[in-house]
Amino acid sequence: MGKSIRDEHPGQPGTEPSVPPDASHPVPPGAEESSRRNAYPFHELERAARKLWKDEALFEIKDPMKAERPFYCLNMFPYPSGDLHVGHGRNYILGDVVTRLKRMQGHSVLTPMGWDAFGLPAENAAIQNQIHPATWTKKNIARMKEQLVHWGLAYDWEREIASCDPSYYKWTQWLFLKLYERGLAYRAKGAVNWCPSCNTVLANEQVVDGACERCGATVEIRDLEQWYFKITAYAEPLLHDLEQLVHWPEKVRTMQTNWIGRSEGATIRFPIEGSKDTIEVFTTRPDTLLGATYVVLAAEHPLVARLRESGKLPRAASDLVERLRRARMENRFAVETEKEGAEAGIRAVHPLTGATIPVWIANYVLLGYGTGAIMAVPAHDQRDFEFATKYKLPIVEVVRATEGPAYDGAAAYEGEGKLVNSGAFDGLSSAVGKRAIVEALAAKSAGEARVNYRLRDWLISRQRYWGAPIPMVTCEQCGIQPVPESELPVLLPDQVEFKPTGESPLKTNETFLRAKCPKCGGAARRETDTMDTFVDSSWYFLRFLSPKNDRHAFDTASVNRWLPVNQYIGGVEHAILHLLYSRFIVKVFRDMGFVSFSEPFERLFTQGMITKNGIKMSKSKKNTVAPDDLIERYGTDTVRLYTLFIGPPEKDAEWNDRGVEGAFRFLIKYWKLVQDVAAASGPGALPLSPGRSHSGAWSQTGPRRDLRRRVHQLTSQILTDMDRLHLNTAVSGMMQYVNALDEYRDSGGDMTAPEIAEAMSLGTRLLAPLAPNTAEGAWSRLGGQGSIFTAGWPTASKEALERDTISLVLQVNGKVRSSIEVPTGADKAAIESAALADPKVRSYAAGKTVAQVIIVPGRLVNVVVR
RNA sequence: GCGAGAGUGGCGGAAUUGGCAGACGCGCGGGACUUAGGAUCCCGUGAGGCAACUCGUGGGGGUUCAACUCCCCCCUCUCGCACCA
Repeated sequence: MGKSIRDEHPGQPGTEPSVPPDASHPVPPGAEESSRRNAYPFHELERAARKLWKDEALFEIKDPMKAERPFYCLNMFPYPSGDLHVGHGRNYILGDVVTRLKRMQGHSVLTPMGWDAFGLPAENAAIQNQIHPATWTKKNIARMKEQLVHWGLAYDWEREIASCDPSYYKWTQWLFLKLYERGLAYRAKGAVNWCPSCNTVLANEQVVDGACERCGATVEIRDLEQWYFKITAYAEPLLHDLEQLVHWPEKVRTMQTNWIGRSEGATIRFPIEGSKDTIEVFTTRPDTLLGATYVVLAAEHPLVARLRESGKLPRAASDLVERLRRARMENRFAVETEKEGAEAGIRAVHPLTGATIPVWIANYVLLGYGTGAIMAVPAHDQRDFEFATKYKLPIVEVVRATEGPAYDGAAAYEGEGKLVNSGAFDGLSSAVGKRAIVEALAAKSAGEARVNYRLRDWLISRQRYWGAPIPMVTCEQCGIQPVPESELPVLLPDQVEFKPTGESPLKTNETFLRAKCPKCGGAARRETDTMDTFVDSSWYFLRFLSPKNDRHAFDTASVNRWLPVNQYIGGVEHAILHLLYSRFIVKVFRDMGFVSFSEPFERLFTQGMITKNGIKMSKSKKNTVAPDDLIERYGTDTVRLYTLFIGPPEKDAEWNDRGVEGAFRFLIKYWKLVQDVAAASGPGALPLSPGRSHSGAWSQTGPRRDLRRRVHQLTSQILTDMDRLHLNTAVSGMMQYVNALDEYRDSGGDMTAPEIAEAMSLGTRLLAPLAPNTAEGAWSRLGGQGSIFTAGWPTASKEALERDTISLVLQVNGKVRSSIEVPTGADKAAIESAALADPKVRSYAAGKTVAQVIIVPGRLVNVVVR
């Protein structure tokens, strides 16, 4: 996965990663630095907290079948590119907040981490720097793990996996064999996307604007025999089940819907005059069939090749095909605004009228969609209209709008209406006409209703080394044969030549190549292509339940207990690729009886990226902010709080080094407060256990009462914010919390009051998911028992929120002029008279009549005067 | 071109079902403490105005007692799709 990370090497894949020297610190550490550090000893707190969590194994799941109230929180596992910056950190911090929140709410939380460790950058590093991909990858994993640990993130490292490990890719190969058994993995020859820079084929999903999504090179089209996964067999369930993913961002669901691209229509066959061949077309508008005045083939259509080979293709058409072929070799997706075509030299027979119509070859028909051929209805399709106009082809109106503009000869009318010029079908509505015409075609075996999808099968072969070998062999006698499960894994050999030749480096290792045919025992050659790394990541979330199991890819009972993943967190760049593939694989496994659920991810959260100087943070842009020195200077909780505070987690946000100071100041203030409270009450003297009540001792009036009300208001707000992952406002709530307590203290409030003890108990627990190290230290300093993460999640008290009087805003004609204090239970009449008695209101009402008094209970009074 | 989202102080951003616009933080201004301050604390900080007050959430209309929020038109930006038959 980690496309965002790979993205950092555009045009220069495989650059050896290095720690970017971040010179952006506004202030060098000085003397005041150490005094602040003494006031808030964050490093000490981090060490103590980390030790406690490890000793107590708070975030480890020992037995998945026994853990209670399972909650699976997963961050998309990263590609180990070598170094993390604060932009990556946002992703992991969000997951960590959810993990700790759910833990405090009483769940057993599974929070694993692993490495999407196969992929091109490692291999490119091998080519450029003579480092073996395995060495490079391991080094990067070590570095990134160190950073994640440094960040203090709560992962169950006992479950760590790496997709490049034979104990993992053995099961990726097993997955391939299962799909092969079921007829869902197949080998086929066809036009494929070829990246000349990465020297490999690409899936349709990996081609963005005609360029390789990884390196940006323009993609070429090549005719190759490759392995595919038949994802199209699952087009309908993949589309339909999107409806049940109500906790996914609407945007991602829309993108998947569009990618699958379902359209209803019909296939219609046009026989070729004087030949046994027919041209099959797909249309969503069979109602316009009587308006079809010609047929168009894509230049790459197989029939065109046949005509060409048999010498029947006219010269002009042959030239066009050749020109388009060359153009598309260079750039398939160059926008060809000008429609171009040539006659194919054959005529098609209209399946209903029997009339013969010309067949054209044109650049505006795509091989990759539908059947690669269309019936052209120029009166009702703008593209056909433009083409027919240019080449003076007949235009016949067959649908007339019942109201509004109809076909006027200036542009196509693409709406629906009543059929005209359509013989027996005249007068029918488009909807009825569609059915009638499809029935008429079916009666003649000339067509039928059909649902077409834009989705293509998933091309999984890669001509590269650093991936899971496809577990197949080719025997001279028996043909292509699967490697038996018992012989897995097909190990990736260490000794190969890393040269970007366009063929798999595995071809250079003779020992690897030689294999035995599993069927006849004779000599066979191994498949040398490896699998797309998206195959690795399409099932890793299942492996985390039993990462060390050497007999099964995953444990059915435990995955059924823990999945779907309750909260999945990652970048929106995976909206199609990874998320669609994973959904597909899970559905296949469900149909094979391996899992009992249909969707892998219940809730999906796509975090926004962090920008610096207005652009995405990335190594190639040299605008990354490394977390390490920030953590050294301010502590991990400061970096974490600022990252959360920067803005709504789902939106992009601009990093500001000065902003970190604000989070730091807040934690210093909070820590001072903790010290003051502990000093006032004596260490460990505070009654912090959640069940213990103070109700008898609450002050009913004055600053203590006000403080308690404020504390519970904020508690209530923060609880809601946390549940909704409005973490920026949750942090702001915590800041207000500390401000309120500081104000109380600075105005001479009694620091031994039970309201203070309660506030610290609630506030510290609320802070725990946001600033875990600091909150953990505070908890023990204040006398809390055990880890704060086992102390339970707070609730706000209704009784504490009650008040005797409430303040109402007073408006005159909708503008705020004053406010009044009224008893909580005051009726409307009392409020109205109080409002009208207000001197401000009276001055505005002087000389005018009060037309209306609007009272919004608990909020405001609006006096309307004229 | 189609689809989705967004537009609020100098900046990041707040604002249940329409109900005090600018919470919280950064920055900035002033003050205190200081040999010093880039630490800490206090006060101020949307614009205009001495003030009363007026204006103000991309622009223009509308609905409403009341609009950042709802409706119509337009502008700008971001993302996705893009000759999809």
